[in-house]
Amino acid sequence: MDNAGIAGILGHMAKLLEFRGENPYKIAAYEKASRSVKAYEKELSDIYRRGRLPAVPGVGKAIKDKIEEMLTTGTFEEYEQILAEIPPGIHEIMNISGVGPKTARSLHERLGVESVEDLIRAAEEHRIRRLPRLGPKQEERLLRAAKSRVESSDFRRSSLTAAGIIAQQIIEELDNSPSIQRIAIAGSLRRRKETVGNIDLVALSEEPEKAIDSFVHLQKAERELEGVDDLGEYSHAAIVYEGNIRVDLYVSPEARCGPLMQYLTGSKEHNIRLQELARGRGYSVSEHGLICAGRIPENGTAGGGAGYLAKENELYRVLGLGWLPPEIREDRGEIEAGLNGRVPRLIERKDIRGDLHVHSRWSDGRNSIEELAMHAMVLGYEYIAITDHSPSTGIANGLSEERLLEHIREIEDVNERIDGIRLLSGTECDIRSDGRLDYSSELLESLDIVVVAVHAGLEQDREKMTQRIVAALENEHVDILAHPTGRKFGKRTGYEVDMDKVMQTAFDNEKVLEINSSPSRLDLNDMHARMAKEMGVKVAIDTDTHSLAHFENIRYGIDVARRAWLEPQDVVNTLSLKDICSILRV
DNA sequence: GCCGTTTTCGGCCCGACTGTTTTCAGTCG
Repeated sequence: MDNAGIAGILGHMAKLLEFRGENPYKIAAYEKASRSVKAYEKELSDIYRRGRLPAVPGVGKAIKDKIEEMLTTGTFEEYEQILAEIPPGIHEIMNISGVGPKTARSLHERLGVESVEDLIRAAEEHRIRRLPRLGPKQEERLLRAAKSRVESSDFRRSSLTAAGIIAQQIIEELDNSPSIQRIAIAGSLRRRKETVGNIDLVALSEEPEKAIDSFVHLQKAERELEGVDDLGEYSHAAIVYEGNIRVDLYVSPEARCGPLMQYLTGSKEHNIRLQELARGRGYSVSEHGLICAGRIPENGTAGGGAGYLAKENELYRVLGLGWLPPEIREDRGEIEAGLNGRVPRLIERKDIRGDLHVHSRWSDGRNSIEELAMHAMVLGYEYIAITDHSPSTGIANGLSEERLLEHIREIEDVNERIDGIRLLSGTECDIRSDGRLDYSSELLESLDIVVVAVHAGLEQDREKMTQRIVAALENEHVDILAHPTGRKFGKRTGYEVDMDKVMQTAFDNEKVLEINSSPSRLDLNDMHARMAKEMGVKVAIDTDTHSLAHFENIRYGIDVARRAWLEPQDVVNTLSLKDICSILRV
C-alpha cells in the first residue's frame, strides 16, 4: 500500500468520524495525518519493510499503529468496524458535491435517507428544504447533483489510466502464452478516450482455441461472460476482470489482423463513414477487410482469401486517406482531412520542452524546488515553472506575499546553481469569487509567469462564474488559465461556465488555456481543446505536478491534445526556452 | 488524536465562499 492509499483511508476515516459526530479535534487529527502522509516524500511501505516507521508530523502513537496495521493487512480494525456500522449508501451520498458528513448525517437522522435514490425522493417531495440550514436552493442543487450521479453510474466506465494499467497487465501475462504471437490494444482505449466501457484486445495466433483458453484463465479473470456476440469467424471471448471491468479478446490469424484492428478500434461513427466512402468507390469494408467484388484491391496485399489486407494502414491508403491516427477516428472531420491530405501532424511527447504548472514543497507539493529542477532536467525539459498556491488555498499552504518573495529568491538561487534547465518563477493564483486575484499587481508583475485558477466557490451560477474568469483573463499579468472547467472525475462535472466567452476572452487577450494532465482532471477535455484550436487560442499541456512521478502524467494530457487535433504549434510548451521567454516577456 | 523552551493535560484549529441567516454552519481544495 502506498502513501496515497494510506492517506485515502485516513481521510475517509475522518469523514466517517465526522458523520458520527465525534470529537472535532480527533477528526482534525485524522485529516492532518492524512495530508501529512500524502505529502511525505518517501514511501512509508519501503521504510517499514526495512524496519520502523519514521516520525511523520501529525502522526502520533495511535495513528502510527493504524498505519502499521494497514501496511500489514491493507486496512485497520476500527475503520472496518465503523464502515460496517454506516449504511453503504451514505458513502456515496457524501461523495456528492456539496454534501459533507454533517449534511449526510442530518439527512439520515431526520429523513431516513440511506441512499442516493432516497435523497432524490426526499428532494422531489420537498422534505429537504425543511431541514435546518437547507433551503429550496440547496434542495434543488442536491437534486441535480444526485441525479447526475445516478446517471453516470448507469454505465460504469473506467478511466483511461486504470484501463491502460489493466490492459498492460493482461498483455504481459498473455505474452507468455506460446499460442499467442502478438497482442495489441484496440477499441476506445487505443483511441485514448478519457473513459472506456471495456477493453478490446486483438491477439495474433494460429491456435485460437488455446489463445482463448489462456485468456479466460488469466490470474485476475473473475468470470467468463456467456452468450456474447461473436464476430464472424474470429474467435472471441469476454471476461470480467478484477475491478469489475469487461475485457474482450479477439483472435486473428496474421493475414487478417489489419482489418480486425481497424474495425475494433472504431469508433462506430468513424467506421460508418469509412464504409460509405468505400461503397462510393466500389468497395465494401468490414472486419473482414476491404473487398472489391471478391477481388483483392489494387496495391493490396493478398491474405487468406479474396480482398484481405494484412495491414491497417494499407486499408486507409487504398481508400485514399493516408494514415489516420486512432485518436482522431471519431467522425469529426478526419475522413475529409484524409481525402484532402490535411491530416494534422499530431503533437507527441518528444515535442514537449517544459512544464508550466508544477508545485513544490513550498505549498502542497512533495519535493524541493531543486529536486523538481533536477528531475525535469533528466526528462530533457528546457524549463519548468514553479507555480505554488496563493493564500486563499490555505489548506494547500498557499504562499503569503512575504513567502512568495522568498520563493522567488530561492528560484533565482537554484537557477544560479544549476545549469541545463531554467526555472520560471510563478504562482497558481486563486481567482476569488469576485474575479479579483489573490496577489497585488506589483507582485504578479515580478513573477515570470502567472497561472490562475478557480478553487473555491464552485457553485456560483454560470453568469457569475463566467464573469469571474473573464475578469481574471483580462488582467494584464495573467498568462495561463489552469483546469478551466474545474471538473474532477467521480466527483463533479465542473462548474457552469460559458466556454465560448472564456475562449473569446482568452483569444482577445492572448491568454493560454491549460490542458491539465492529471488523470483526475483532464481539463480542458478533447472537445474544449479542439474548440480552443479552432478559435486560435493557444494551449499549455501541464501536469500540475505535486510529486516527481506526476511529471509522467503528461502522456494523458498529450492524449487529450491528440484527440483535439492539436499540433506542436498549437501548444506553448513546445516552444524553446528562448521563445517561451519572449512570449512571457521575461 | 496530537503536541510540548508553559511538557503528560489542556489547548489545538485554514480561509474563502455560500446559503441560510442576522452572526454562522457546512463544504471545499
